[in-house]
Amino acid sequence: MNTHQGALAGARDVLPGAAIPLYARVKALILRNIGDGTWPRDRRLPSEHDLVALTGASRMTVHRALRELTHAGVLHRVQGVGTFVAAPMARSGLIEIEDIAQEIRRRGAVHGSRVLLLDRVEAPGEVMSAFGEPGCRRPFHSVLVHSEDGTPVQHEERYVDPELAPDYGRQDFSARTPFDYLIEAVPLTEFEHVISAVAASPAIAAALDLPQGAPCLRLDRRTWSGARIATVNRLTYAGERCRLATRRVVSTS
Amino acid sequence: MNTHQGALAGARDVLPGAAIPLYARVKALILRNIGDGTWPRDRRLPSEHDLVALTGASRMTVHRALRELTHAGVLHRVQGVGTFVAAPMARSGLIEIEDIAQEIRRRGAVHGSRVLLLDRVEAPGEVMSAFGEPGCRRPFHSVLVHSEDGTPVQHEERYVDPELAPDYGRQDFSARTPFDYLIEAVPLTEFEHVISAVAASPAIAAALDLPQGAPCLRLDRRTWSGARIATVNRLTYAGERCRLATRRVVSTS
DNA sequence: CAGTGGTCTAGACCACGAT
DNA sequence: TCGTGGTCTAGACCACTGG
Repeated sequence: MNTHQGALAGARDVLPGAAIPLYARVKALILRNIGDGTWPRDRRLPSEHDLVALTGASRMTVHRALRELTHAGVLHRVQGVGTFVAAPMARSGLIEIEDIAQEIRRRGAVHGSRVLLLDRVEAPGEVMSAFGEPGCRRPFHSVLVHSEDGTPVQHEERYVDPELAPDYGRQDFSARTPFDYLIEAVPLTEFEHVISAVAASPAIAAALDLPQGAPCLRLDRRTWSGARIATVNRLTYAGERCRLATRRVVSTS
Repeated sequence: MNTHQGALAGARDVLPGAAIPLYARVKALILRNIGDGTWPRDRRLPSEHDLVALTGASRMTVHRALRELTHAGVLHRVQGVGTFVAAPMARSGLIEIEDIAQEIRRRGAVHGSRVLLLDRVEAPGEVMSAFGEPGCRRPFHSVLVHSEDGTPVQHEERYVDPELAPDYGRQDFSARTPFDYLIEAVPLTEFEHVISAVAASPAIAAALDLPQGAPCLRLDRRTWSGARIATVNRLTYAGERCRLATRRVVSTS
């Protein structure tokens, strides 16, 4: 009884499902039951065995549907106990941050960057403590301003661990973003973001051609390579000229 | 030859792998080859068939490993062609946004909210166009201020489609966040976020007890329920008092 | 055409939790 | 002990891509 389509037919389900894979139709069935309130939060779902009987799909297929919905945060499974409807949207609201150069080019504008500084320094204590333990000695330090069609939009200050990216100091960052360089040169495994709003300091105001005190978006980022912190940086966006945006699908499929 | 562990043994691989599932070890093998540069960006991977021979795992297991890595953005697959190493960190940098009340409570502080307004209105054109087509007539309109330990931190203005959440106007939002209410009352499927920095308007400044012109974090959000926009809202955070943060693991596992 | 990935099954063994 | 989920296999059919 291989390759039979038309499963799920026994249930009250069946998407008009033309070429839609079976596991996707099983997911849809479950999502519908959750969406219309048939299975409220914390409700225990039928077991895999029951769903096999209910849908006509094999256990592997049912299991795949359940696994993917679990991964998406829709369900919650406990071995030996059962499958439950998870608290809705528990971990929702994700915002994507991409390389500023890519973002500007994607908008069809011209990206430019001006390197204000590139050296190795004894970093201030605040930065060193951000690096944590074991820390790093005399990190690279770069400061640049990114512009869109000639208008400055982002100020980028960055400290980089020289042991992880020993060639950082020899790059031409007017041609290639530090971000772009680093994601290729160092295997980044983890990162942290903090977004806040600040008033433009005199230095930032000058670099971005803003009045002092103008509202700016600040993004503090740290990236890890394994257990070690690769880079600590602070991006400052000219407030009204720049924004971070995303649109995301939550559940279906 | 069921239930044999010790697969992958033929390859140069084999994690010390005690109770680690096979598919996870196959993922680890692939990630390691990518991580150490053996398989650079755009490099074509061995086919599923080859990986079966290479690892000793069954095709289903190899396929699962490849599928999950593809889903995670590490690989890129084309039917009939092959599997390739994706551009690293292509869609990285996600920031999580959670309910403000939960966030405040998680910090161990006391959340309070003051409802400034709750009614139905003819919304301004700007809002109506945000609702798009077919749009909604006379949406609910709520304005509240959230406080942490008595200090106001967030101003929330929200428009809600009355057809999707007909009881919105009868809720007590001093007890329960609109966000919290909506994620239960309406099955939200998609959302959009835009973050920017703005200077506090007179109204915002008064509500948040800030000087006029103080930098604020603005988060414009729209949520969908299926094809229909459920809510349009604007959150304004008191600049220096509030931030959005996350830490995320990128690849492994 | 041969090779690739995409899906699906029937049955198996295991670890776990509740009874 | 029994039912739950977690993993794994061997083999199958399909759709797609390339030569």
